[in-house]
Parts: sequence; C-alpha cells; structure tokens
Amino acid sequence: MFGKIKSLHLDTNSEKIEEFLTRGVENVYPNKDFVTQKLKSGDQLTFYYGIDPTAPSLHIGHSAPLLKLKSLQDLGHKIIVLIGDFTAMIGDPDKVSVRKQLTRAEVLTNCRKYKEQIGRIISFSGNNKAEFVFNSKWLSKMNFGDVLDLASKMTVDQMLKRDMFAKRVEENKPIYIHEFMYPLMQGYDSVVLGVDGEIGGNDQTFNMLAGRTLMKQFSNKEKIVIATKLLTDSFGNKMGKTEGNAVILDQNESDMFGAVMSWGDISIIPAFTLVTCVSLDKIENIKKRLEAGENPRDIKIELARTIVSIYHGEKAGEKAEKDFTNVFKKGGVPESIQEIKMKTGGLLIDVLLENNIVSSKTDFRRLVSDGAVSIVETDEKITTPNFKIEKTTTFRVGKKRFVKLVV
RNA sequence: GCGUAGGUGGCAGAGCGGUCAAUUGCAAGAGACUGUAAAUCUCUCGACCUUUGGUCUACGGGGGUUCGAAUCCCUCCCUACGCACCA
Repeated sequence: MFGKIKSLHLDTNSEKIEEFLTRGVENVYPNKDFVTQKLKSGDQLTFYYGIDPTAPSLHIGHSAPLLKLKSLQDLGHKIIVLIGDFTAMIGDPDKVSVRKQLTRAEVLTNCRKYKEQIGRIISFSGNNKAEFVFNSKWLSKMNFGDVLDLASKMTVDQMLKRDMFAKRVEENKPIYIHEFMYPLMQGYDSVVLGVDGEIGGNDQTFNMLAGRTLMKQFSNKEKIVIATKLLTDSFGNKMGKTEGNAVILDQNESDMFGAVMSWGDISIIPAFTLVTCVSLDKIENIKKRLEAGENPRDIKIELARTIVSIYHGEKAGEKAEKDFTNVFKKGGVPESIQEIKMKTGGLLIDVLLENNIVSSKTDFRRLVSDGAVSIVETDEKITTPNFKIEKTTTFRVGKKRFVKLVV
C-alpha cells in the first residue's frame, strides 16, 4: 500500500540510536556495536515485545519495554506486540503454586484492554503501525513431534542456568517439566516471527536468549536482544504487581498518582529515565535539583503528574495532583468521590461491606474502634458500628477511602 | 517401587494432646507524627453476633482414638531428597 514506501524512511540519527541503546537499558545482545551498526544500516528492522495476558491490566513495569518499542517505531522500524495467549492459558512457571488457567474468553478480554493501554504509548494506526499478534496462532498447531524437535535444541543444564530454576533446585522446590517448555515456547516465537530483535524486561533475559539460541539453530540468524532495566523500589525489589506499590496502567488517575508518590525517593531518577519520555537533559537537571536539596516530595509530584499524563492526559495529571495535595498535604477531600445510592435508615456497615469498601463486618468494627471512620461534613468520628444513614453523607474510612452515600 | 523428611493463616515459618484463632518475620489496615500514601513509633490483622463476653469455621483430604487433636493412630493425595528402575 502507499504507506509502505514512507515507512522505509528510516531515521539513522546517531544520537537517537545511542539514547535508544543506553537509556534504561541493562544489556544488549550480542553487543552494542553490532546493534548500532544494524540500526544505522538503513534497513527496516523488526522488533517485538512479548506479554503474557495473565492479568487484566498492564503495570508500569511493562511501560519500559513499550517506550523502547515506541522509540523504534519513531525511528521507522517495524514493531510487533506479541501476546502470549497460548502460554497464558497453560499457566506460568514463575510461581510455585499452580496459577489459575485462563479461559480463552478471559484472555481475549484481557487483550482488548491491553491493546487500549498499549495504544497510549505506541501507535496502532498510521503509516508504520504496530502489529498485534497472538502466539497461539502457531503454538497451538504444534504436534508432539514438533515439540520434541524444539526440545532437542536445548539441554537441561542450559535450563538450570536460569536463576529461578537454580534457586528452586537449591530450595528443594519442585520444577515441573512443562516449566522447561516456557523458554522454548517463547524462544520459538522469535523463530516464527522471523524478527531481527526482541525487547523485554531484564527478568525476561533468559527467555529472550533462548530465542537467540533457537533462531541461530533454526534460521541461522543473529537475534538482537535488548533487556531493559527494572524499576526497583527503595529496597531494590522489583516493582511488580505482587509488591503492592505497582502502578497499574488502567487504574484511575488518583490511585496512579498516589502509587507513584509511595515510591521511595531513590526511585525518582530511575523512574524518570525508564518510564517517562522526559529528555535526558531535563533528567540531568532534576538530578541537580535533588542534589541541591530540593524537597524530593515536590519532584516526585512532578514525576507522578508526568506518568499520569501519559495514560490519562495532561488535564487528568493536573487534577490528580490537585486531589493529592488536597487530601494528603492538607488533609482535605478529593474532588470526585464514589457515590452510592441507598435507602434511608440503612446501616453504614452493610453498605460499606456490599461495596467492598471494607472486607468484613469485623473489619468495619475494627476500623470504628480505631477511630478511622468519620463524617466528612462535620468531621465527627463514627463511634458505633450500627450507624444508620438518615441523610446524604460523605464518609472517610482511613486515609484514602472516601464514599458519598446518597439517600 | 522402597526409604527418609515434609504439607500450618496472603507469603515465609514456629507449635507437636488441653492455656491455639495458633509465637515470630514480611505483606496489609488503622492511629500518631511528618516532607508524601516515604521514614519512624503505637495498635490491629479468620468470620459472625445481643462484644470486658459468646458462637462458628480453620493447621493437605477422609476416617479414628480421647472428656479434649494443628498436635496421637489409620488411610488417601501431594512435594522434596536418597536408593532402585531406566528404552
């Protein structure tokens, strides 16, 4: 089509390529020079990023590789987002407990949401639009012979080099055979897609390198692997959804803002580098401001606003900032509060439980005895667990839960 | 298949006949304080109720012994390790 010619207009600007290969990057395989040369050759390359659609939402950790893809897209290269729907339906080996297997329908629902969330970063339209593919397309068609052929390309020893497996061996934890298949399956994706390279979080390095091994064997091709740094919290832990301080890409602006604010000060610079598009010059400037003793909280507010703006737009970013300042710096109330309609004379405890604002009646009673439940309008604390709702009232539960009960 | 060690709350991990709804750490929630939902300190953390108390459900599943079991016995399931087997 007519867009094709234009898409071949590749940007080979050295500075851009240099930033692409260093900013937020942990490792480049086979090596940086090789990749630089490739990117400067003027040939359109194809890169992909694989995601397991196991959760309904992506989190901020996914955004680092996605931003890398975006850079490539901007340079004129072809990019693919691969959804590991096949792998997701079988389960993932990163947990000892067997993960719930997802149905086809759940996976598809998740994927729709993913595409929307990813669309905030990379473009699925225009001349050089990103492609969205599912690995079930080829993996589900393989028979046992194909699988054995694939399995014969790697050794158990190679598998055991993977940290997670080595750790499990050491801790006498089980490793199931099918778990060995994951790196193979993911690696095989590269072979089928025939890509030039893959981008992923550093935690995926092993699987991405499995793809390198396989591509060499199947298609005699030198696959490029770019592993991005992982965003870590103040203790150096990976900020995943399991750690609790994660930013979910489709969460509302206030929660997203708050989640960023709860990050340790140490994460400010890495976060700017890794999950925003703020220029390196500006980041350098921010670093200086921090060193000069500027309150990190205020800089973190800038960070939070920047991140929220990526996913919700600039206006939402400003609003979230305002709410945050109101609620937490000044002890006030956010602009918009969840409203629940109910009948006069209903019990507060029942409404809160039904709407999952408290987890049980016992939980509510505990909160009341801790003095955590109060009426916003009068600033009175609720002292009885059997509080009846007589008129429209706004309640505050703890620090961050607000509810307006409309009679 | 044989042997050994295990299976406890969101996770890790104590307890090994009554005082166990279960020590402790992490995670979580709340209060105080503050530079933020950071840090720190204090409290809470199975559920339900007519709440200085009571009831119910829980220590892999099922059954049993006992006035009484997470704790003892039987059985089944699951895991690790060792041995055996290994085209």
